[in-house]
Amino acid sequence: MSRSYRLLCPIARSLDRVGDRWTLLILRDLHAGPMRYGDFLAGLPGIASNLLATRLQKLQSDGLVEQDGQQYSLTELGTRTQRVLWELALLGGLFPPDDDLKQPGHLRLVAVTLRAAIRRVARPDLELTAELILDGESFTIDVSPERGVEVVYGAPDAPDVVATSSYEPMMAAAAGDVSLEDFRAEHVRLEGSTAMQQRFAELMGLVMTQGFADPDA
Amino acid sequence: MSRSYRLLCPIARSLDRVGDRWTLLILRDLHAGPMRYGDFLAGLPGIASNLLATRLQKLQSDGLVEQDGQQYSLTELGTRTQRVLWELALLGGLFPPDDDLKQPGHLRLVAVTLRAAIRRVARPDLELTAELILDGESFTIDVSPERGVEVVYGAPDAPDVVATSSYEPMMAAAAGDVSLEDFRAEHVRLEGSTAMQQRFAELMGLVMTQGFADPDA
DNA sequence: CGGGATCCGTTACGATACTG
DNA sequence: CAGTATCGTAACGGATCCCG
Repeated sequence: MSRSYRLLCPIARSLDRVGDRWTLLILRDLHAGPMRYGDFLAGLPGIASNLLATRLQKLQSDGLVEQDGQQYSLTELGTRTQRVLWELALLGGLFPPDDDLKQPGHLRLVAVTLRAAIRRVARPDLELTAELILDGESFTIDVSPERGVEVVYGAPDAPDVVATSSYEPMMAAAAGDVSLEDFRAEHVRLEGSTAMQQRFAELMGLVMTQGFADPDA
Repeated sequence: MSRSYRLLCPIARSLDRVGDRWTLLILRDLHAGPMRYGDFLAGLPGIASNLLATRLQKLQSDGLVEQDGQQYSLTELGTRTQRVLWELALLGGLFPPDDDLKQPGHLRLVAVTLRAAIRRVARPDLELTAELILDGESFTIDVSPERGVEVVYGAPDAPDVVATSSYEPMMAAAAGDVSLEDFRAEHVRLEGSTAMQQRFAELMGLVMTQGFADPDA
């Protein structure tokens, strides 16, 4: 496996670790939290079981991924792939989506990005549990003075607010291509008490205008 | 060619365009300026001629590359791959180089990065023509009030200064892992008049401390 | 049942020879 | 020098099977 380029070039060195087919998508999923073997198979439509095993092994031997029982997770080195994935995501937004898609879309990386962005802009006394549904996929946004900011893939038990939106318009708004007002009016639906809706809208307004340009914490 | 992932995920959409083997290295080379077919063959050791033709065709049909006679160059969309390549380069610096390399290394992307960095930090009245030799490969750094800042792959005719160094230590110094003094003392050799050496050292000092973190102009 | 390994048909890659 | 054609080899994709 893995035909190495064997070049000194640092880009080629990266590609020797993460350039194989499926590898970057495996890392994408791991950025949203630990995964099990079956989670990958379910989330990566079309990957062959033997390939997944091979990729996970190579990622481990390259020091990007570690295994604890049935849980696969990123090593510290593995988390350093985040910026590459982020830039790939921004680039991908420039291309039209395919005609017949296999899946409605897997946006797990959004969790990581959002977490970092919210940590940067959230007031320290903010308290809020929201469900964000992007293109049909739920994320939990949990902010409190005690627990800090957490964003994970999956729906919360009792959200104060439920926000339904879509990835592409959201990115367009974050990039400034669409005004925040237009985005909210046309691509966001909010449910919950007025106070909580306002709290959430204020937080996300900060995220969209200030915090969304850079994936780092 | 090109097994598409067919996922809505923007990362997968990127990989459908640039994820094939060799494609990102082809783009890397194009970021340093137009290339001809033979240039690619010479600069990408191991690529098969038919693969190169296939890749260039797909890059054109995806709107990333355009062809004018025998010259291949990036489209405006193609230039947007720069940040991905930059992050891959930073990531690649974290991995140890391979034992038996095919090539001393192709650092053409450095030209683009350096050009952007120097444009940001150079005083408007600076005038200087330098040859920078990194790991055996020459770059021309040309700065003047009339012509602006240009950095291209290849040696200049009559450099005021010749600087010899190496990519890895340079990146380490730019990242702050090594002090600028240590870097200069151990990994840089300068040739030229004292005044020009000083002018060059001052410019690169600014680049290393201020300008090297971000590839954008 | 979930985590993998094995098998095999198909596709892409790599090397080289070939044509304008 | 730019690009095409051919062909052996390696990787991928799908399914099945094994093992705890």
